[in-house]
Amino acid sequence: MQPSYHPQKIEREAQAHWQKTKAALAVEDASKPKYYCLSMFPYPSGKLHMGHVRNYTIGDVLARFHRMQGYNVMQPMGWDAFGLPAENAAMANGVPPAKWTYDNIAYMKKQLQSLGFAIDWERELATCTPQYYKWNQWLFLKLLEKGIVYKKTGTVNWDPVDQTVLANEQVIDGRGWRTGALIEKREIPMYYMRITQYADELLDALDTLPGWPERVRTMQANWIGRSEGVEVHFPYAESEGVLKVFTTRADTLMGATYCAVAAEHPLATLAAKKDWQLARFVEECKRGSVMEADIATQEKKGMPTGLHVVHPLSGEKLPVWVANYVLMGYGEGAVMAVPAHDERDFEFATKYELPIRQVIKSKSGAYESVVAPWQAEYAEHGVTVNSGEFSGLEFQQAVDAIAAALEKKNLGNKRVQYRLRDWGISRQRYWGTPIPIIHCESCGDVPVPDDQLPVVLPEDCVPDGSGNPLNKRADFLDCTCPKCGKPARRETDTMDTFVDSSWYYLRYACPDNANAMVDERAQYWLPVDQYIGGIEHAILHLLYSRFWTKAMRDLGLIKLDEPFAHLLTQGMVLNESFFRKTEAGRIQYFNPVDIEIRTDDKGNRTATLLRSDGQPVESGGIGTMSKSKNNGVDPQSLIEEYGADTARFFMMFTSPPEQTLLWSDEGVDGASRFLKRVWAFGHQWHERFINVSKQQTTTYAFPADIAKVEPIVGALRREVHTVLKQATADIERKHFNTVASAGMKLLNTLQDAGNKAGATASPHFVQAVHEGLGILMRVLYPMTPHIAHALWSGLGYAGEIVDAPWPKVDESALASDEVELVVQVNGKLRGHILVPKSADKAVIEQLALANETVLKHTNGQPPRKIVVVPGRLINIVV
RNA sequence: GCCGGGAUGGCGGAACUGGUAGACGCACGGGACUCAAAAUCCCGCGGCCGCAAGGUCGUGCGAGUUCGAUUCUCGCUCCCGGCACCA
Repeated sequence: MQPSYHPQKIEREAQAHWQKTKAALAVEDASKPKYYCLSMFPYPSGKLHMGHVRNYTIGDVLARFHRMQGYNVMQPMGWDAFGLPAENAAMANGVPPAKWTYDNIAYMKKQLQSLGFAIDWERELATCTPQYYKWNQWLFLKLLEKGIVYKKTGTVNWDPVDQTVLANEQVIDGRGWRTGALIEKREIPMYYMRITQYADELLDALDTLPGWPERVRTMQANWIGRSEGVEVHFPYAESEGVLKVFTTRADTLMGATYCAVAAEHPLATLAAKKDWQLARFVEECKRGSVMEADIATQEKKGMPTGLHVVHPLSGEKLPVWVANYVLMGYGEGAVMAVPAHDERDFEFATKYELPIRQVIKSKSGAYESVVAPWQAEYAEHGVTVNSGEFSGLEFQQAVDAIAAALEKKNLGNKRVQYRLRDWGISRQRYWGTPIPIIHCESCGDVPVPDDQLPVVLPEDCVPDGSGNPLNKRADFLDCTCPKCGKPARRETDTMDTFVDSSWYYLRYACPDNANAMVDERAQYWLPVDQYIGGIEHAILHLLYSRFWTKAMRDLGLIKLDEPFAHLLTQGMVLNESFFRKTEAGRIQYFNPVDIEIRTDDKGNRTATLLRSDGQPVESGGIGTMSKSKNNGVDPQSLIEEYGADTARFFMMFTSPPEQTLLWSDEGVDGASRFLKRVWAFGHQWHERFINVSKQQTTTYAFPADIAKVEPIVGALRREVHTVLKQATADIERKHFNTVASAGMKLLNTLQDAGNKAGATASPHFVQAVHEGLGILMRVLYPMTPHIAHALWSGLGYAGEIVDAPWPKVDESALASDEVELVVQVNGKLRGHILVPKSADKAVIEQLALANETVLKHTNGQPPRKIVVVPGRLINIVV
């Protein structure tokens, strides 16, 4: 054993050893419980960032820990390799997205390997390979046959200068990011997945996922947004037909004073034909953003259409307005407006001087009549008033009565509405899975036959920002119609990359199967037992994956209702940013590695200076690591300087996995210092362990009365096993930061005991240290596998640490016949008393009341009440 | 705007089911070693009052429930994630 810690050397050796012994290879084995541990696969953006390091370290800790517990573990890795950044890089550098992507994958794979993750690389996949996306295409066609995939028009951002569709991300303040041109909305035909058909199951099955965080389940439930209400039909006053609206507040129907439709609603289009001012307004509405956040925060604007509808129950004529706050994508694209009991309607009615009619009386007496300004109580359920025959009813009674009346007149009915919309998967972009459709002049849209799959994406295109380069590729476009054999043209739209990530976890079970999307091995490995990824995926990716699983199940491909049994959503990695304002008024950011922070003698910050010129910089606060703020820390330099174990240990120690993690150079130093101490301690005891048998790695024989005969041994073992007990509970509930501190406590304990025992250490004491160090190494192993591996074999413990079981707590080492109780007077801590473990309540009370400080604080008053919490505290109330 | 989450010393965080607030680490201060520095080791370290013993305040803000609240309830403030074409 080397006397000092050389992480680069021991990590290289450990990794080479594990590669040679195929330590991470996962093989189906029915004799053991399986554990499928999956981290969200990375987008190959160029190099790893700290978020990746954190994500995959969490996954690796769980994978290694479960192996220690006897599970047959599979931890795979792959690449979410299609997507927009590759096209952006192509535009910037002229490199084809394929080459850029494959180069990035090669580099990032090396980085992942240098971190020592126990990944079964034989299962590696990349979504941009024809072997993978063939099955996107195949399933797309199966779902098209079943009617789950269908075609309709959808709205996209159109850049009129580049003549191209832009992603939301590429629209900045309503303008194209490259051209600066005002963006228009455009309606184009697209393929959709009928996820709404599964809305009820996706919602109900959330209850079958106790392993998911409550907040994610709540977010998904709200996203699906099932609401029960009434569809109301308002007949057109000036023509045939009805305006359909959906409402959850049918009890307020008699208070409706106008209706409002979205700018895209047919009624708006119709009215705009006769009114140029309205036409201009409708155009203006269509110009705005397609993003919900923008629509919800923009100023509410509207214009009357001049058209009217008839109130289905009162027969009153109500005006129809076009309003920019009505969404075409939700419900019917039209709403009935009840200004007295809906905040948005109230605001709108006040602005445009539309009538406000109160039809609900406050039940709590919070208000008498609805008057400006708006009060939250106006929207609460209450008793109906001013509603003719429907007056005097409670909420549910009113809804029932009004729904029945509407149904009788054939002008409405109760129904369920979802907020969830169908999933549009067409993208007018190059670097994605080609949609396997052929357009034929005589046969229309023809699916590509199975035996012609995959439709291969040419890999040498270089997008230039003006439309999809596939449209310029005759060798891709030109084909023959599979039905009639005449010349035809291929579809050039590609699929949303969420399609790729909706089923990759199934493919890891059988990545080598060229003849089927999934096979029986998926049945063995699935569901994923533990899924780990960013909270930012709480809705879209996870919901699409759940939907996809159910769709595949219904095609008979798998027997699986839910893909992910347990979910851990890890927090983001943050860092402080530093900047200066240049003379031109621009903000220039400096990387934190180039900043010197000065502090006073209390540790408070006094100055932040740029090292190169010694001049001050300002703090831009704490935020996610990003290119724009230049506050990223490169994992590569960290690994090279400190080693993988330090990087991993720092990540686990600094924050609990679900919380944000604040980067700290000093924290990294601390982690490194700890590992050096671990190594030094191992080396220090190396010689003395020679006489301890290898058999004793897991079973140690101590005399039953060791604590009495050798108190120092008893005390050491009590400490070690107390910490182990805590560490075991913590790793099980995934509190890795306290598992890391348990490791530190173990080392402190062993070191203190060693210092006390000195050179006179007895054989039992050496054995207790041997036991404690073996426990320490196994507690650390999931987090810092390399140093644990090297010490384990270096110190002569039996076998390899990859095969070692998680240590067991020796309850007999914890035994003690006295407990310390906290004594409180009136809830305030006043002292501690030592009582025999067997002491009953009366004895404890007596001991406490006789306590000197208690007497002082009770001032001789008799206790009014005494609360005793066994094993914890006693509270005397006077 | 809507949905979800968070806030504890100078800093990251700990406190399992309402029971000793601040484990563990970082930073900082003092000391040892050294010609010196680094590294390492030892001690201290929430605020205020006090030589000390001890007292007192203290978990974003304001209320409430309780013998007892970081933990439960209600009302706020600020920060973060998502909002359907970033992944």
